[in-house]
Amino acid sequence: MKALIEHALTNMSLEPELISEILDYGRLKKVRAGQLIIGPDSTSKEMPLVISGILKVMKQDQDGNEIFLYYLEGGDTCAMSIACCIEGKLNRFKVLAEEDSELWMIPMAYVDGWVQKYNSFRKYVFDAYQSRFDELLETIESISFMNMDQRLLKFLLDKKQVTGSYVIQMTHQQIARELNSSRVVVSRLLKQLERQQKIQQYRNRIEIL
DNA sequence: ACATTAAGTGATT
DNA sequence: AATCACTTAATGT
Repeated sequence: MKALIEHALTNMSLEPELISEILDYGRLKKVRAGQLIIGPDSTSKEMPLVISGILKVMKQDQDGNEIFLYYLEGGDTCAMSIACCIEGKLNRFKVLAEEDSELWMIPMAYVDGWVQKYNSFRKYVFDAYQSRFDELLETIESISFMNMDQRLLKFLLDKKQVTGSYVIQMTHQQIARELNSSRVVVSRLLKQLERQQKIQQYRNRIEIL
């Protein structure tokens, strides 16, 4: 198992010395699809590093509405958790396992030191911030400037991209919830997409063509 | 066969 | 684009 993680870390071009520290002080956490990793009142003092699988990061408001922010894939880390823990602030985000995933949990206590000690780690953290920021911009853009039909198509394509599968196992209701829309609207738009030969619909299942 | 849940549709705002 | 009210289709027991 450790060998597998070591391999993953090497691919991230981190110093060998740092890699052995990460391996020594971290711990493996396996989560199943749908499992909550970081909740609204999470006090976890660990920084998650995604080895395999996909995590979904969301922001939720007072009424329990959720806004999708971005996905985390293998090699990614939750930039927010670093900021929150270093500043000792509470995490107001929600992280959910989109698929069965393996995480390498690193105690926050080490992170601060590593940022100073290792160039590669500092770069890794900054890069993580940069790409999260870019992805955030993209979702903000889609929410504010795109029509529902465009957003829906983007949602489907993103899903395909991130899962590597043309098959999406979701009900219209679930999709509507994710897009903060209603089931009826999603059904109608999906029907359009089907007529345009862009997708094929089945019960609880959509295939992208 | 019946109940339940998912998806389709027209009308209205 | 959202909501309502209703229909139709698929699926589980």
